[in-house]
Amino acid sequence: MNSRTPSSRTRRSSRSRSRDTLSREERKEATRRAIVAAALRLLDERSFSQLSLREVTREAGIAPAAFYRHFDSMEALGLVLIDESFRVLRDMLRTARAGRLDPKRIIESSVDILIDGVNERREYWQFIGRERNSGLTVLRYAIRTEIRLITSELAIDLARFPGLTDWSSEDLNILASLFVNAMIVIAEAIEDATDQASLDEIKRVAVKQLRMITVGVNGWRSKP
Amino acid sequence: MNSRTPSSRTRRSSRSRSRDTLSREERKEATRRAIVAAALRLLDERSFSQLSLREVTREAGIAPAAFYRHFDSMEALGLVLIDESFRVLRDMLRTARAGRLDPKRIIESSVDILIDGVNERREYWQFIGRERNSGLTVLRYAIRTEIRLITSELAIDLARFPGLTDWSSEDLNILASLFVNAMIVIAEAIEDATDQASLDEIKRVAVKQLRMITVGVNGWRSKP
DNA sequence: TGTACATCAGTGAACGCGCGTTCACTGATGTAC
DNA sequence: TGTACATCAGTGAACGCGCGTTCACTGATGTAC
Repeated sequence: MNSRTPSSRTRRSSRSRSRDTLSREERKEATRRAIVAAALRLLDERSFSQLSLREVTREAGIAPAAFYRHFDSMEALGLVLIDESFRVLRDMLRTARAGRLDPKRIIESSVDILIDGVNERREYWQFIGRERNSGLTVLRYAIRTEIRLITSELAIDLARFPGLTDWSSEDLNILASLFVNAMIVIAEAIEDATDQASLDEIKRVAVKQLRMITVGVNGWRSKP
Repeated sequence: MNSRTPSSRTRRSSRSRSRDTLSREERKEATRRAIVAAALRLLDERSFSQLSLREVTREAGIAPAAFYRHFDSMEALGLVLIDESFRVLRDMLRTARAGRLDPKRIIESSVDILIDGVNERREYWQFIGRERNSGLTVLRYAIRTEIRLITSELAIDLARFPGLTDWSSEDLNILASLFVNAMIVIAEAIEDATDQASLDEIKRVAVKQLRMITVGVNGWRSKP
């Protein structure tokens, strides 16, 4: 398999392509992305189960039958959307962890990052929020699995926090899911927010709720 | 309007009805209830937007056209379902408040009541949980309004609790929504629970989470 | 009580529509020599 | 480089299906006298 080895022929053809055309493979990938993007655009106002294959192909600018060159079924497209959404979401969380936060303002900073992150990639959050409970069983389970994963990652992170080092792993998981649930609820609330004022209100409430939880945590004695 | 005044005629006819027939009005009401019950039955495995008018009438045992004698559209049926679901839910909460709980075991008791309540009327909780985020916009807003109502009722209740009497109403509302959110998450978790063991697990986690929150509340100083 | 008429919940056929899926096809891209 | 053939992403027509909605109807129930 030396298909990557450059030859005078492939080099020339790829040069001419870079001007006006793309390889067959590249065109296919572009269409695939167009389908995913079209679906995400339509999901702004509909839930996934309300989306028809024909609508998606219409929005993507291709014939209905072309869909099957890329996905076996709408369900398969849904799973790809979940995968992509959680990749974006995990990216956001990783960034949030990388930037070392001032421990004194850790809640404010976290809420800021969460709200900005949700705002920047609303489509993905909206999709996940909607499909988490309703719609197709397969999608629901895929989402819950991803959320469980994120929760246990957070639990591992929390274990290193001063004051939590002696907590049992079960208690850490319970605390983590308390935070993750709060995050989900906050993200859901942001969906409906149309102006800056309501966003600020959501932020204020979120900070207070998380503070109430953490104050509780300080008083909590975990029995390992 | 003395249609209720008994006459020898109506008395006789109603006596004969009680044996084998019902009045036209009673029959109509029975059909209406059959439609609502059929929808609720089908919603066990589908979300409302995946439900078709014809499916509902088929399940209810009537012709599709008969649906329109009772509801203008599926959306109207959806709103009736929300109304009924929240009536059931409010009943449950009222019962929970009426029985004075041992303050020492208030969280355990509340969680017990919640879990039993959700289990007894799974259909309603499932429906509300599914439609809360996805599906038809009209239903979503109706549900959020109801939840906001329940939250502020809880806030009023909380105001009377020792230790919370001097809290600002904003803080009480934030605390109330923390509890309501936890309730929703617990109810969602119960949906997936199939056996007693997983129910017990959910109960344990729920009790711990609510305890963490209340421990936090004890340390919280509300600034009015 | 008996009769004649009104009401109206439920019927069943019909409609046009958008759907998912299939299929043989086209024509541009890729490959072998 | 040029030619002959293979590949395959995308097409467009066709299909059968279940849908929501309409309509004139039926026949049991209700009402007036």
